Amino acid sequence: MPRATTNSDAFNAVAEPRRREILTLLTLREHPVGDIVIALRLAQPSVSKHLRVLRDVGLVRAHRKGRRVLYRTNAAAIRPLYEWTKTFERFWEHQLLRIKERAEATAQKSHPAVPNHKEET
Amino acid sequence: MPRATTNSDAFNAVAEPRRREILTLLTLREHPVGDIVIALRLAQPSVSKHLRVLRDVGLVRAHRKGRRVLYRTNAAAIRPLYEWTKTFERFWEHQLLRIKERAEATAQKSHPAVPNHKEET
DNA sequence: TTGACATATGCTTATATGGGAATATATTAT
DNA sequence: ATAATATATTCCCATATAAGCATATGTCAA
Repeated sequence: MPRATTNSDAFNAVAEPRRREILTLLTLREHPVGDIVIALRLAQPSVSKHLRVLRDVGLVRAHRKGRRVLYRTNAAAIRPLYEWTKTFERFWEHQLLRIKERAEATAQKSHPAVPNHKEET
Repeated sequence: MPRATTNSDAFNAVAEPRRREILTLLTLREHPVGDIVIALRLAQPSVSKHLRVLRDVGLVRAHRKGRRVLYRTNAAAIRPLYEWTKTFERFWEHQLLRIKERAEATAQKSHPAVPNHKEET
């Protein structure tokens, strides 16, 4: 079995760094394809293909305006990724807390506020 | 150019649903490979391969304990994904706000507290 | 209509994939 | 040493990719 297709869900779509850059660019305001070509220095067909993937999974919305097609990020589609990663938040915080505790314990040994006679350096 | 390898970064590694399930399973406490095989009903070589990818990008840590190899999730490695998605938080919140406003405006038209004479239904 | 501009699609190619089956490696027990 | 257990690796295959290039589609202007 090959990898899931890039347009199967948001997780697969954002795995590609260029697509993440495109999403960032299209967040503040909508842009035509040509803007992305210039900003990311990619070939126009490449940009259109990336946009196609992002569109398929709902990460961007598009509408024509004359000859141009304006794209904008649909932030709501990123939310599931956020929610999933947030599941782990308390665990990395717990890790950081332990690291901090160990650092303080080490500092305690080197410069004890109260002399430490039980440990030998 | 093919897709970036699954073990090139955390974004690519978590694009695979089974690997996300594994991460969830290994978060609360460490588990040997066999536990994952049973819990996810995957073949043992598949699990080992997924673990290899997760290990390559630092999403899990492993250590031997007798014949077993115990794996646990390294939550800190998920944080970059969280931070990136969080970048868009205010935008989906803004979207939700607008949706709410429109809903209230619609309710206002159907059941106006103050009679509305400017709009024709 | 013809031409210019903007975007999308189709084709090709090298490469990576995930699962299955077989096998290799590591550790413990006898 | 040999067997049993636990995990890792290798080989196979069908399939999807991203980029490059050519070409199709869509829109406006003269």
